[in-house]
Formats: sequence, C-alpha cells, structure tokens
Amino acid sequence: MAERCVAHLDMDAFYVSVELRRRPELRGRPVIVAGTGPRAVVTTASYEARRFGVGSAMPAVRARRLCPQGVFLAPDFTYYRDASAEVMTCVRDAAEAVEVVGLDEAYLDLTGLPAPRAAMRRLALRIEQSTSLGCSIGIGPNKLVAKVASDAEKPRGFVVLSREQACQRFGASGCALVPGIGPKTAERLRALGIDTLAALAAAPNARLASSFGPRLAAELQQRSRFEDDTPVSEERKVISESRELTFDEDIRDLPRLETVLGALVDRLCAALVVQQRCGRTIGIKVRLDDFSTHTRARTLAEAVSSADQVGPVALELLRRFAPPRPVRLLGVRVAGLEGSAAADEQLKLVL
DNA sequence: TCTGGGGTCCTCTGTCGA
DNA sequence: TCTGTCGACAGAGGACCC
Repeated sequence: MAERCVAHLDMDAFYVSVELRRRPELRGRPVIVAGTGPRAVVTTASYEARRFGVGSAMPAVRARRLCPQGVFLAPDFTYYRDASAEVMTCVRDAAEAVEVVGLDEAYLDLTGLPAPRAAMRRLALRIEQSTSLGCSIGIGPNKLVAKVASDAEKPRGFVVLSREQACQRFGASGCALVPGIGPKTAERLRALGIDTLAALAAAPNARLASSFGPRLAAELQQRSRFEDDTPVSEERKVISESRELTFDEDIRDLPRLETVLGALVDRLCAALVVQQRCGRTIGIKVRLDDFSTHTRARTLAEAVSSADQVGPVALELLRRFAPPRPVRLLGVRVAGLEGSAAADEQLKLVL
C-alpha cells in the first residue's frame, strides 16, 4: 500500500481577504471583521491588525482599544459562503478525496498522486488567479501533520513535513499547538509540569492516565507524537442544528425570554423545513450572567421540524428551568436530525 | 478583558428493560 | 418474587473547533 500523503489547505485571513476583494482601497490597513453589538467578538483580523495584538475571538470592544485606527466591518456570511464555494471548486478539481472543514479549510488525500507537491503548488496558484485569495498549504503523512504544517508559516505558507520532522520542529512548542488540545487541557498539562509537546510525548502514560483517564491520555500522547490515522472523509453528516442569541443586556424577565425563544424557534424551523430535515430531540441552552451554561432537552417519539411542534417543547423546557439569574444567551436546538437523501445532496451543494 | 454563533464529540450519570 | 447486572439510551455539562 502506498504511503499516505495528505494536504491541508487553509485560506489566509479568509473573511478579511474576501472583504478586501470588494474593497481594495482598504489593502494594507488594519481591517477587522467583527459583530456590531456591545458583546460582539472579532471574527477575523488582517495581518496588519494582528500586529496591534488583535486576534480572533477577542471582544470587539478590546480590539477597538488596541487598534483605534482599525477599519471594523460587520460580517457578511452570504458573501463569504459564495467565495468559499469558488475556492472549493478549485480544491475538488485537485484531488479525488476532499474533506471540507468550515468555509476556509480543506483536507486533500494525495496518496498515490505522482507529484503531490507540484499539484498543491498549482492549486495555490489557481486559487490565487481565479479568486484573488491567498492560502497556506501543509503536506504530511496524515491530517495532523498537514494541519500543523499549514499553520506554521502563514500567510502564503507551503510546508512539507514527515511525522519525525514535525516532532522535531514543534517539540519545544506548547501542547496547545496541536488541534484537540485547547486552553483547558493545556493548563491541566502545565499543572502536571508538562509544558511542551516533547514533554507530553515522553511523559509516562500511567501518570497521564491517572489525570485524564486511559483513553484521553493515549489520545493526547498520540497527538503529541503527530500520530493520526483518521481518514480524509468526504461525508460530514449534520446531526443537529441550532440558533442562539447573546443579548446586548441580560434579560431577567421570563415573558421576554419566551418571546425571544419563539423567534429563535421560528428561524430554526424555517431552515429545517427548507432542508426537509426533522429531529427528535429538542433542546434549549441558557447562559446566565455568571457565564454558566445550562442545557435542557427532551426527546420525542417522532421527529419534528415545524415551529408548532418545536415551540411548545422549547417553551416548556425554559419554564421548567426557570432561570435563577439574569440571562445573557438563549438558544434552541434540534438534534437527532433525519432527512431524505435528496436533502443531503442539496445540503452538500449549499455547503 | 470579559468572553459570538454554530457546530461536534466525549464523559459522566441516571433510568429502564431484559 | 426479589435482586443484581448489563447494555442502550437520554440528559447534562464541558472542551474544542472554525
């Protein structure tokens, strides 16, 4: 069997770059795509804005303080989806197996391709020529190496690494460098005296297992060694869909919350009906003013999709929960989604 | 500093029927 | 009839990702 070869393609500052296509006069300036409300966060910042310390997921208020001269744009996801479709058309032409992740990333299985590097160079050029958007590419023996490699020299990066080279190059990096190890897990590892990927790889498994459990411990060590055998899979089944809203100001009044919930249910169900999907589990999500998040759910005997069916269940869950403190976020979710094959095909075209 | 929106996956716990 | 066990499933919370 041929040795696996996987590429990860990551668009550079995607939302900002797409905005700059239609507003070229902003090129070279610190551009920040962020929501508009008082609790909005930064979606993407241009590399110029990043020099001021602005980064993704940062509160927009803070970004404004750090970079008062920044150009703030409200996100336009319809436009970004269209741009993503243009990019992914090029990507799908370049390999047989492509796994699209979000709007701006994809894995390509290049196993068996005679000249994978040249093929990826051509792909980057084609994307640039046909969409005016730049990307970074990582190539490796698995998705994990490819992913970290694509991130290593952004923007316009092109990094090819074996697993051993990845271990050597990133061994001194913090554990959170690899996907799957987030801030919480990294903090727990630091508490054990494990600061780097090399230290994690060398840590006695029993010691990790006592803290994280045997499964997670094994998983963490595999990641630290850049071992990954997950396939590049084209199929991404949607299993739930939700709508949620963070309020500009916390709401403590139950009737007002019920009104908002009704509107969220309407939005969610309208989407489900268009997709010809329905689900059995109805859930609500409530985030209180102390940022604690609570969920309540009920599974019905039959899958439903209309607001007439979802609404009363969601309302009852909210009334039963009876938020004990002011609410900052309210959401509704339908899970256990079922849909016709036709609906799946349709969705593939949309995404 | 004060934390969006839309998802997936994992773990733990409780319940229920065989 | 009662009790213990086991697996499946549901519910809740949390971590993580883009």
